[in-house]
Amino acid sequence: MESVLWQDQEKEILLQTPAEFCFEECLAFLARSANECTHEVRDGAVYKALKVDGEVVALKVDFVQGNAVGDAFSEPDFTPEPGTLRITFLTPPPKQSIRAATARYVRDWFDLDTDLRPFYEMAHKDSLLRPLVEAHFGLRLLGYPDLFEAVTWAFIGQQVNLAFAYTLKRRLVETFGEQVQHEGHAYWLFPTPEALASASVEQLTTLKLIRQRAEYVIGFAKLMVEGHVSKANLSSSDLATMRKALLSIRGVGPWTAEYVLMKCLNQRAAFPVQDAALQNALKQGLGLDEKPSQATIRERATGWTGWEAYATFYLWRSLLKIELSYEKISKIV
DNA sequence: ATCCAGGCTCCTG
DNA sequence: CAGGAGCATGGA
Repeated sequence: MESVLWQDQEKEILLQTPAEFCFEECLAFLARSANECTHEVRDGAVYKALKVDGEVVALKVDFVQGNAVGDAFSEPDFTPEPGTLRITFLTPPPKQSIRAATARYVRDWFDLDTDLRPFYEMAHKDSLLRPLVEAHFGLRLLGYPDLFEAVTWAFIGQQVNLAFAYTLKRRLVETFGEQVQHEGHAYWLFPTPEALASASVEQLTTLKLIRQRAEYVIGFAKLMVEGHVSKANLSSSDLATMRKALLSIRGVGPWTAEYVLMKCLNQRAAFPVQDAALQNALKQGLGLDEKPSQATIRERATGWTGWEAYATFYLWRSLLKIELSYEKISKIV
């Protein structure tokens, strides 16, 4: 039986969420940096501007308890605890194709299409992951559906602390991005490849990107503008193929490739074992004196097969000092 | 002040 | 092919 998974009402789009979904957990992750400039968490919602198929839209995304999708007079035909993610257009409602693309973006952003039950079953038997999935049940792998943003953000984050990376991103966005105004709030769009393809290395080093990484950003922007690289032609059924294609891009090494695979290309088996934060989370979680080697990490992760990206994401979450202000319902399959 | 941060390329031996 | 220098800034 086909259930109604989304509903388009011009100004609003309603997306059915799976049972393994907690909007507050997702919001807490999205609110992890006060210096974030490409979305804003406020009053129990997240606000964001984005460009889909060349059209700029500004959105509010919040959560509605219960099943708001489908015919109000019929019984909900799916999960025991249905919920609905509500997209509200702040800008004038765009045409249907843009609305559909927006819905697609939000589904990817919140990773609504992954069934987390196998992950939770696995994690529940793992001494390291169990407390994390219990504490953050319903947290989804928040991604960057836009390839240019995902790759550029990874470049910016290479070998600098996250706080500084956010500062660099803000400078880049405020220099090369577009801004949308709505009711006294300003929403920034991440720069397009076109905007950065024509930038100079000097413009970016002025923002304190080091020369080498400025070249990576501009080079990748040009690859996209010239049509040599796109999310579509990078996507393939084979993880190894995608990995190889990413690694052929200048500036993309093992860490960046895995990062983009997990945050943009929906690869649940991507595993950035080179990642300093993952290593620190494991050091802390396992009570080690030193950061574990990559070999040690892979050994510890043998049970995570197919879910390495989610395990990594929950381990990253364990490092964030974010408290949720509500009573959490922790329920594991 | 010192260490290190959600690394990568390029050059040695 | 493994190992290491260089990049270069800022948070803690």
